[in-house]
Amino acid sequence: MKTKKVTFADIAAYTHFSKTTISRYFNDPDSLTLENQQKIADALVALDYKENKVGRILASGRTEFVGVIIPNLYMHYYSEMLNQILATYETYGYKFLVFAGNENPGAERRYLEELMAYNIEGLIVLSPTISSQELAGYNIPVVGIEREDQYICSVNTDNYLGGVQAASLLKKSRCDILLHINADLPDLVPASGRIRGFVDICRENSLAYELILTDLGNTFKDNCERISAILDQLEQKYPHQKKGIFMPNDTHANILLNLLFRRFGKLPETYRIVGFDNSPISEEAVIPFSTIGQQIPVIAGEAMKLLSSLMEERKKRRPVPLKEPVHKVITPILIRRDTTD
Amino acid sequence: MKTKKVTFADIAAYTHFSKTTISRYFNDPDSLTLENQQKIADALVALDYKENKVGRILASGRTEFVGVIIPNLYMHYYSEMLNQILATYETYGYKFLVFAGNENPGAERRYLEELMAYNIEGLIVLSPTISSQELAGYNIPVVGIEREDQYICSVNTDNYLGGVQAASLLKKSRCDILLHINADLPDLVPASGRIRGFVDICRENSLAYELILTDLGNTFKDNCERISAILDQLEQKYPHQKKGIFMPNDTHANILLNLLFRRFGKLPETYRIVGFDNSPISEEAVIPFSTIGQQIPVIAGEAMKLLSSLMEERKKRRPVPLKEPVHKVITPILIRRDTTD
DNA sequence: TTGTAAGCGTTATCAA
DNA sequence: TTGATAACGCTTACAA
Repeated sequence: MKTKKVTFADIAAYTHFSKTTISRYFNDPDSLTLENQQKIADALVALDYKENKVGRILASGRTEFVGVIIPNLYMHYYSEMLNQILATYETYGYKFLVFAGNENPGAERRYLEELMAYNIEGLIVLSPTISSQELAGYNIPVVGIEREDQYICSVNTDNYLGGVQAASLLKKSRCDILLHINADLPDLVPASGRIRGFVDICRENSLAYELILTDLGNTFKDNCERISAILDQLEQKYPHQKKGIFMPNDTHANILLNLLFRRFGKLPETYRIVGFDNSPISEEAVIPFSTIGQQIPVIAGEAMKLLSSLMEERKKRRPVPLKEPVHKVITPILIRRDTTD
Repeated sequence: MKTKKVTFADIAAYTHFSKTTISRYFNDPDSLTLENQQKIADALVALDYKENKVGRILASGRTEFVGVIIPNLYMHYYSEMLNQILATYETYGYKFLVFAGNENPGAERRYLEELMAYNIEGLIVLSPTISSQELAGYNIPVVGIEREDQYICSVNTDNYLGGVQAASLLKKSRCDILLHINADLPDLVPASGRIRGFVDICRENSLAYELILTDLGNTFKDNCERISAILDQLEQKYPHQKKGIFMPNDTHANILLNLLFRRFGKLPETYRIVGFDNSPISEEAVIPFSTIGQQIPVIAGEAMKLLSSLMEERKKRRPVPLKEPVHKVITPILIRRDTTD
């Protein structure tokens, strides 16, 4: 139980080499003779050596830690993104210190300080809480995902194209009126591009459209009530017209679909629906619905690729900092299912 | 950019104290005079000191790291559990190194080794992949959640009671035949208790019942096909009887419910459904369905409470190891919604 | 109440 | 190809 750990010193004593040579065995084995490599390898087994990275960190300054700050794990989009980020361990070897902010800026800031105390080498931020300006001030590589990103590098879905795809699909479904429900997003938030893409297509094609930019609330219950109210309005305003509705995400698209099923027992001919994200719910809903798919594995992979290159650059003797933040854009994928023609 | 970091030595030089005194300022401030505390506090601000925990870890051996090994983040149950585990940071201060195994025992084992190299103080395991015997061999505090737990401490839902609650609810709904669909779980897996609870209630009350113990597959598509096939069987075997079906989890209950809605446009009078977990999907389904709720925040909290006590014990000069692993059991909550009477 | 000095387990820098 | 020695930033006896 209280067996003190085997260290380089023990191995050195056992093999009659110096600690330096043992260190070299791990970091630059080719600088030892094959014979000596074997001797040390045998000693490791004989002594049951377990590496201790803390000493290494202290001496080298490299933690191989990356901090992740995520708003919550309740929404499928975030948990799947985290899943894919964690999976890059196999490729890059970085370990992730994860924190879910749950909309508490104070807690996020506190956790950031703590992460810095552990000498994390980089940071991935999905949470919108802390401004990119503040994040840039920490002076470590930062990559944002689908959040305000003026002063930091980022990877985002091509939201404008997503809006274009959604409007085009509803146009093909020969809807009489196109609607887009969303929060009234500031231009700096990448997701606001969806609204612009949607509107541009409607205008270019002289399609009748309406934007319903309103807060749908933060709880499932709120969402249901607001969407139900909107549905009542639509029924009144466009009673017999075929309504093509582009929802802000799959969670809300699902709610709309359920409300329609409860009222009509099916998706009426006068409604067509497109969601956003391609979350599992889009496939698992009462009928699978059409959606604009975010390529989450690609986004996560690109984010780590970008972050990793920033971190590598920083380790060089004469690092060249970026002049401008890099913003990568990932193409969304149109997914046609049973709620469009 | 390349400003080297401020250390205790710098503060000591600045304040004309020793490094020890600076250390004490952080770890036992009351042993300094108020005046000197103030002097040091001022110096910290003046020099813009940022703490470095790596040195502390090396010197004290305490990392405040806890490893978390989770099967995936795809299933709501796991992502919500992780969410709640991460939230305990506010209470206990432990940082979490998270790894999603995604059913790869090799990767899980590799990651475990790496975690050990960082001197994690404890481990929370949700993944079933590695046996509790092997986990116990790592000689650090381990808490399992809803997995085989013969040789390790654990926190589990009272699965037996869950089975009892489900069967009782279906009985109250005056079903003619009670069915439970589940995988053919070994007795060592806590979830197998649901089957026993369900059967015991059926027998005690002389209710007609059937167990359908079969693998439902690992993908959504597989799940749908298998459940659809089972539904066909039931329609044939019990055509006009009222069927009360206890599903193994909410994901599968949702699939069943959707299949019924697609066939009948509503939940027919001949079907009653109970899920398990109280995942968001149980509320967000086409109609909210009844389920046996796992108290995820309680489970996560108890797991960290237990783990934290084990870790504290271990830091004592003469730690007393447990004779037997502790197994905590958390009561499930019956949640009645629209798929039972 | 404060200080001295010896670690903690590696890596880095020279020198041989 | 190998070794001696000094870091890295903090904690912890033990002394004063």
